[in-house]
Amino acid sequence: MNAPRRVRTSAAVLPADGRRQNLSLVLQTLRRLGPSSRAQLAREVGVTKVTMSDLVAELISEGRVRDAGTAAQQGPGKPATLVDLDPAGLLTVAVDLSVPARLQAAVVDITGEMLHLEVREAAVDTESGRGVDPGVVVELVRSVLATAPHPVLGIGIGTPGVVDARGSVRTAPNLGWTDVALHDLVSDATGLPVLVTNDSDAATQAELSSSPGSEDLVLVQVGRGVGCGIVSGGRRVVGAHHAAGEIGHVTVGTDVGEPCSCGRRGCLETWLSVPRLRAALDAADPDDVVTVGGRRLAVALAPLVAALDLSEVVLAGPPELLEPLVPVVADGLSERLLPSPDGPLVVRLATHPDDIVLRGAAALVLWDRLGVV
Amino acid sequence: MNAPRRVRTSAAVLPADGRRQNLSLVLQTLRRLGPSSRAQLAREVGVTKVTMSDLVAELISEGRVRDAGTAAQQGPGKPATLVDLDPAGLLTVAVDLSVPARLQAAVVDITGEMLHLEVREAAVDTESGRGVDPGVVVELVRSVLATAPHPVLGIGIGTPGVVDARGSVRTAPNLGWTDVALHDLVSDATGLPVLVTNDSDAATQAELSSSPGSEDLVLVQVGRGVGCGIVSGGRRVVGAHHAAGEIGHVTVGTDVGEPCSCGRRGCLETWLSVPRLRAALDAADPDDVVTVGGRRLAVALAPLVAALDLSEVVLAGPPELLEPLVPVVADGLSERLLPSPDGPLVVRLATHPDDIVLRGAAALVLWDRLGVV
DNA sequence: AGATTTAGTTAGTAACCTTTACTAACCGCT
DNA sequence: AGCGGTTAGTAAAGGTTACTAACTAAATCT
Repeated sequence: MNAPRRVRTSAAVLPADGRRQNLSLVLQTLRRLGPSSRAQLAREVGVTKVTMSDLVAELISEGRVRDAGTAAQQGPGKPATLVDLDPAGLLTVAVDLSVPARLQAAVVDITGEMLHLEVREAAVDTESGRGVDPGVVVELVRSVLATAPHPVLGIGIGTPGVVDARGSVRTAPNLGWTDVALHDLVSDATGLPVLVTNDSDAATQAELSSSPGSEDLVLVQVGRGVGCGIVSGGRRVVGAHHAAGEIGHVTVGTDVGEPCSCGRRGCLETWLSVPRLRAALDAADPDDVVTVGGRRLAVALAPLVAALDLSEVVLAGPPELLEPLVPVVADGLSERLLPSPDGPLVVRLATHPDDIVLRGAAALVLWDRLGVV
Repeated sequence: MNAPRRVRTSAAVLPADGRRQNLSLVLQTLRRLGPSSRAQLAREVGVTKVTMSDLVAELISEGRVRDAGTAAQQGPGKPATLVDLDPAGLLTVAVDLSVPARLQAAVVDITGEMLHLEVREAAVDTESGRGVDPGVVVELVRSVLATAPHPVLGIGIGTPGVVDARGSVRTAPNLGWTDVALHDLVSDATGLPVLVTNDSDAATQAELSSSPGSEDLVLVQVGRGVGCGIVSGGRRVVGAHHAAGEIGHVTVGTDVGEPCSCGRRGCLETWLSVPRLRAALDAADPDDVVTVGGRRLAVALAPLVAALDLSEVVLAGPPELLEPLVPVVADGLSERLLPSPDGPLVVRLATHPDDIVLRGAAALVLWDRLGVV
């Protein structure tokens, strides 16, 4: 993702690159199947038993995989000696900056378990005052890192705003940041690989990791504003300027709409946002706001779903606010799209919406460092 | 693409796979740089001179690359012996079914040169009568194939309608086809690799091949209806059901719109299509139709451009009809999107709109068989 | 008990790329 | 001329990777 990566569009493939890919495949397969024998892994990945023994031996020596006892007997033949992922060797630090007043970081293992979570509640004056001190993020990371029982693979950070290829935050109004070299700050402070991503993208990665069947989906994150992450063909879309998913300020509809903070009218965010939904919930009749917001979202998503032939639309955010939105968006989309012949479009809420950015940030590190999706 | 391909989501990478990838890289680099020395190729691809000599030798023995004389001297050192792509060993047959009344096929070489073009003008009664006989396509391919001066790599076919993973045309109303196993028909008749693709997708591949700088673009093909092809991160988007790009029947806008042949109202096709534009051109005041159609296209594209962070919108179709559309679409998009900080969105016509599907179908074969983009 | 089946290891081989060392061919300078 | 320096290309040897063939180990089936 960010810093230590090849810039070349295409590079020669050496046998060692193939080896790394195969090691990744073993880890992925173990995650999918759980404790497995070398022979089973060999069949699954498509190499011979000999090669698999060698691959597994390398992973064991690196501490990524460990012995997992003997399999219960079931049929003839020598009983299998199982191996499994070693959570101790697959730790990451994940950071969630998506709520500036409540910065979070955690040590996460390969199973998604949070070994240690820390929160910095900061009185951020987001409206007028100055923003969040990046030093707080560095301190938070250091503090969490100190609690890790084993070396970590890297640090994943999900932040609001646009993140460039070098891991700098171009603009993040909510944090009050402009051109903050977050990658370099954290990397220099820790000496570890650091991956900085947009928070919606991190959430998308989390969703992708937790439901590996879906390869074409959009995750819409509703918060202060609206952002989205897109997966097409199993890959996250990054975009020409690393700004994919920025749909909050797209004009939606052909009527005029209300004025937006960006200076134009009819942006998606003027119809749909957490503050707006929450205000409606307090008021007498929330249905109207939900219906209007949901339908506008459907209007914006329809061309996207059709053009990319997506199979899932996932909504992430406060579940109590988004839950009533689901049927509205589903209806709105089905009215605006030709029905798909191979199964209907699924509209649903995200699977663990509370720590979705944290889990996504952790998943990003695994994906970058080990190729594990 | 179609038939002879791995189904597995992920498979082990053998050293031989790396070799194939490297051979592809050599061909791609030759296409990018023109005649080159082995040493230059080695530096470019990132392997040693020794390996490059070996790779080139293999390509020469396969007839894909040929000796290209000696380089003009420029500086000290032994003058380079150049090698270049051998057009004779890189022939494909491309077929364009996008205009049912005018089926085309050609032998195309790596440079895009059409060595032999044949056309079947058929009086197709698209409205009521029965559709095009798939046998005509087979005969056309056979006829063109017979003129190829050397063995061809494969046959690429661009067809209207939705094409599934096995190369069958699910539905193509314009051709009067439902579930036509085009891949198998042509493959059985010729014994060659066959790639069947949607015509918009083929056109997109052509655009991608002719301007390799653009990695995030949408190509909108305006014909009888409207379709599009999307490239994200340098890859064509195929979609969950191989139906990406089908935007013709997305409802656009929040007003009602005119009834569409699909039974709903306000589809993009009701505002924008070649028949509609042509009729307007004949009438007194074409501006209105162009403006309305262009603006509607911008309404539909805006969420797509924002969400995917595209850098280019390319229009393909009759240039005289689409040329006035370009500024309308550009204006409509800039009104509806936040301006991109890294250079503006480019809206333009496709580079060779007449034989774009043919060139794309040829490019698809090269891409599939040799990995050459 | 012996055949069969499955897991895993050992030994040898083929493919791939690299490093090192070489020859060939050219320039520029004395 | 002749020599040093530079670049292109080839040859030989070595390391890595994954394969096949053949083995041992340990269970079930007959």
